Amino acid sequence: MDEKADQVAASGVVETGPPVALPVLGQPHTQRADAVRNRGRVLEAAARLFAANGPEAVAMDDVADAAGVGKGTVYRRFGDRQGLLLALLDDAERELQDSLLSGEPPLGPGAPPKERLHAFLGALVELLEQRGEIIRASEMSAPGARVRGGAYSAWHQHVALLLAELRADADAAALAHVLLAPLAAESWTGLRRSAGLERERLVGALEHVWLTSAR
Amino acid sequence: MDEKADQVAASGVVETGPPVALPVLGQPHTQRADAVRNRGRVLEAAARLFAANGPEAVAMDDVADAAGVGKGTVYRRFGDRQGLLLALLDDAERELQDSLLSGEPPLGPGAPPKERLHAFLGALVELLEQRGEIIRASEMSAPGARVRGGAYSAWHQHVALLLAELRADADAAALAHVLLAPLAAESWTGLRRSAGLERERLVGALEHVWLTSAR
DNA sequence: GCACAACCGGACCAGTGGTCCGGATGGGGT
DNA sequence: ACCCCATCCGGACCACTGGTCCGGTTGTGC
Repeated sequence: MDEKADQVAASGVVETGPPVALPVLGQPHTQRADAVRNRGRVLEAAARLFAANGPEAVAMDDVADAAGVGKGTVYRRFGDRQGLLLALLDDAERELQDSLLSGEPPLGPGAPPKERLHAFLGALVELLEQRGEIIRASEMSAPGARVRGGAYSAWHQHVALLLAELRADADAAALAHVLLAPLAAESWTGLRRSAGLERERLVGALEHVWLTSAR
Repeated sequence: MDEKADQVAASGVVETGPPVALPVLGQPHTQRADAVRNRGRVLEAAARLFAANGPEAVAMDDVADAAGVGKGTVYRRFGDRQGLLLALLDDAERELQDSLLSGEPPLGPGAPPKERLHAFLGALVELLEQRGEIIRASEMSAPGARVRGGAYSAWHQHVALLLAELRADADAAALAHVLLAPLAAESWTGLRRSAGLERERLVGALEHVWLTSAR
């Protein structure tokens, strides 16, 4: 493992590349044209396959084949399976996070805490409906990793902060964890699919729990 | 798969055995002495290894070796990995279920719904603290299977019934799912270990959510 | 155009859950 | 007391997975 995969790097700064030689002018460099093209192909193929068959049914070999690329290429670009999943998630999650920090008032700052909680719940549900399976796969392939760093901890912090505004006396951190649990990918997809609950009913119950617990 | 493993059979009736030949008298028969002895050894070895190293770090080969038995034996007895995990869980889960249906009042029938909910929450937490890792492994090795049948659905039904008594207007089924989500093995162990939350804080938050949502 | 680093691909590896079948053995019937 | 066969045993074996490696190819700054 001597060449770090770019993993969550993506936009802006380029992480991968030779240790020193960066040519100061021009802009991207550091990555050959075929490399970025192949990266794109892999991402595209992975998204397609995962959506079609469910992430657990897709092996890394399949992704490589579908992308018309060798397995080595996939691994060099994304490090490991987890890296590929994360790369697929990165955009959507960062987008939500940005909206939280500097978006329009219902979701972003400016609205009363209760409404922000409500808006956040809606946004999270939407994200789960769209990428739930992938988030789930990412959690499965690296148990416990998600809670520690990354998107989850940002969400938790956000909820905890809003809760603390509403109920200064409560243990906001623990409460936030409990309120977020049904929105863990595994719980959500399990309830939607295996238990066969429609989205509206689940959202209804969640809203009830969130709002009564918050006040 | 022409010979069903005994899996969750256990006490009383014997599931495994020859299709027809049952000798009417005597009692257990149908299973040779060395078979039951080996079954015991496997169960014991599995419990030991899982507790020591965590279930995910233990391969079926390891279990077989530690039990002083061939791998084939393990698979004939328990069908597959999931079957072994389930067998390990069976006792504890059935015990809780019995207490729910016909136990002493705080947990069993006779107490007011709110108190029964509280007692059930406590019992479930205790079970998770003790077997959380194994339950978790069982859910990981067969995603979604647990929600459909077995212990979870019994718990869900119990909670939903109690909730319906308290709030006839609410969607008790959906609400019960949401309230149980933090007690899914993956969430619970994730919060306890990865997030580093102490049991009391978690229980405190859970009690708050459960009780405010119920009334 | 040149030279060399960056990149590619697929053979390869170790480890897993699960299957199979030739041989050993327990134990009920006689 | 013995015998016979259903039952059981065990470990070689299989398919498949995530992940590594290195000889050969190719883009690209000079």
